[in-house]
Amino acid sequence: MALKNTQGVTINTIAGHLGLSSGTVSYVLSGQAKKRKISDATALRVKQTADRLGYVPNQWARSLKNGKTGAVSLLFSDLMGGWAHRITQGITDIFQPQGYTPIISLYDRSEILTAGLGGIGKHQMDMILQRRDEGVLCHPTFAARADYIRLQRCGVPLVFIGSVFDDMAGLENVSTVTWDCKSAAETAMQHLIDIGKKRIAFFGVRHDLHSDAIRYEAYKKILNDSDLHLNDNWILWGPPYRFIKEEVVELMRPLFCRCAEKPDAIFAINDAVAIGIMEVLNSMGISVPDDVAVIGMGNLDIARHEFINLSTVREPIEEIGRCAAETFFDILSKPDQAPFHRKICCNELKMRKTTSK
Amino acid sequence: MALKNTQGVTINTIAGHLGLSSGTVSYVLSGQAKKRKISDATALRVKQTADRLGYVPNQWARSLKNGKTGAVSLLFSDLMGGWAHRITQGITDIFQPQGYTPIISLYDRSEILTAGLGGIGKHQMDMILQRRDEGVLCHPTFAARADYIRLQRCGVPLVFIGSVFDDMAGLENVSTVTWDCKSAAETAMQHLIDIGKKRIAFFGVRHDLHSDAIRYEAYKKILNDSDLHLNDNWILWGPPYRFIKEEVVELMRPLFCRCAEKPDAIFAINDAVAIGIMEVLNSMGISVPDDVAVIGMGNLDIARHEFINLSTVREPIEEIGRCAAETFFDILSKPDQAPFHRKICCNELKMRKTTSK
DNA sequence: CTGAAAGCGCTTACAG
DNA sequence: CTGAAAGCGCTTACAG
Repeated sequence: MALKNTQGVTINTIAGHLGLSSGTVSYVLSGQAKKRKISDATALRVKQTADRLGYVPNQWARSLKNGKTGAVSLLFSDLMGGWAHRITQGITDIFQPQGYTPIISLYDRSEILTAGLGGIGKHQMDMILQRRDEGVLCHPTFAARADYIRLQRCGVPLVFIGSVFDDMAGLENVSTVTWDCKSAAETAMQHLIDIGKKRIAFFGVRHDLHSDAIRYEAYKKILNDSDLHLNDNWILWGPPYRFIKEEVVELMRPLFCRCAEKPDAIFAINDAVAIGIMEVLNSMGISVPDDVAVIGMGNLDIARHEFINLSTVREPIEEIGRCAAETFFDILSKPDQAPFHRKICCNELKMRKTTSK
Repeated sequence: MALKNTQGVTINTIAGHLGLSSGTVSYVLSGQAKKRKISDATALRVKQTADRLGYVPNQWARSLKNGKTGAVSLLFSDLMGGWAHRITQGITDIFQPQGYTPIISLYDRSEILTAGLGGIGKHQMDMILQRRDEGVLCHPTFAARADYIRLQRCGVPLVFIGSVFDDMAGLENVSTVTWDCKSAAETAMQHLIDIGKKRIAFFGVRHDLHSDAIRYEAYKKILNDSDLHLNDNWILWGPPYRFIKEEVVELMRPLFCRCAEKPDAIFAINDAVAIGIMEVLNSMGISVPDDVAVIGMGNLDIARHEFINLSTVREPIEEIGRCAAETFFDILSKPDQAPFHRKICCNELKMRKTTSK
């Protein structure tokens, strides 16, 4: 039974109408008429009939012969905050002219927090394999580690976008495209110093991603370069993947208690954390930027919002998306040179209200 | 050439290994062993070999025979604000157990604002038809009108999610799942009245969507029911699909000029508009809620944010997503009863700071 | 209990 | 210039 959405018009329908063989029709419709020396008259008749009957090629029948589907999976944990959107735009810029289609999916929701070392993407991975997607571009999540390993073992080109695990054991063939955030983190820190801050706290969250460590190192380096004291009490690591206000209040309270030497600035590991912190500070009656300055990293859409107005450094999200797409094509065309590891530098400081005087 | 990601293992590979016919293997692997009275021993051998060789069925080869792909397109204008995310979650809840896969895509970016009556989805529509997606669930955008008509003409089941056009001419077969926002809008308005507001302004944006009119009617109705004066100067319609602050400042200025009778509350057509207005008010030095209360509609993720704290009514997004998925299945199973028009009621008021005393 | 065969819609060497 | 045919990986009546 033909699929309804083309009213059952196939290459054979057209051939039948015109008394031609299906091969001829196929050549014309796939733009090989010239190459095959098919007469212009025939080619024209084929095209007109195809148009008139509303013929649409069946991509899957095509891919069955070709051995390529033109589909590439994008896997995200969530679509919020604009990150996925902008990555997708970057990827689409590169994919569309090449005839490739990104297929966006989400990790299985229920298991995101509970799954231990593996399997939150089990269902998605099955679909990816069954669909014969030609590759997977994703923001890595530790809970899906086992799934990435499985994909890699199946020979599916894999590109990690935006970050990489601290521990990439078993994932040696994965290509990566990341924000070179070392100098960005240093820029953010330096900005705090430049505006005269001397007691800078660090607030991080451990995602088991390499960027956690890089940003923390940048924090220490700039303090050191500026001959500032590294106060262990000012280094806080909050719970990953969820920001429970009460917990964070407990973490922060000692920093701002009457007796303590209070920080005059906080360097947050990313914008989401920075904004969470600002909420907590607000509820503690501590004023930003008067009592304490706050800077984040990423320049999420929400950071620029007038009621947030968070100083930050820009993550080059579209550029990362574009580079990830190009990297995917490089894996296809130069498999012997894979994996590729690309870093995109950007330390564009966005000075906003949370670090103004 | 077999696709790399299954190392070329097909049903024939397995059959060859075991000296069976491919038919037998197919029956076992598609769970029809019992039905076909295939011996348990054979079935077991087939399954074990399939496992050992890492066999993964090729969905497209399957769908070529079946005439169904199990793929359904979700089309969004953007992935921001959490709306697409939550709709997708609702849809996935229903699709996953049925073996259906949502394929998320975005309308072509560049043309969103420029395209007139048609075609911003041209490329996506081509892909949808070529992929033989079994249906399309989308938030309607006026600029893609011509594309919807084309899909409908091709017989692709179409479900509009969240809203419908004022003018559905040519789209009579499209099913719709919307928020029954009439009583929600009335609830929002009534809340303003209940907290003692008497001079309520309306701020809308025309998307050519039916919900624009419904909310405006609710505004007028509640004013009328409360014997409040309808002041034409207090009814503002901003530019659609972009919120240019300077333009909105110009629109709002007369409302709050020295001489005018100033409104004491603003009913905004949705949360995004409400937040835009709050920014403008802020830059005009007008305080919310002290000078003027503001209420929105939708309960976007950002509305609940401590620094926004926008009063609003909740749009039942997940429920709408689930219902849209169910509606799609209803179209498949009861085509004679289509189109379906379903409304989901929710007037859960979220009282927050922008309407507090 | 299992096999041989046709066919889904397309592509592409191979003939003529 | 065009046709006949094999084959991509799978499913499923039809035989036996």
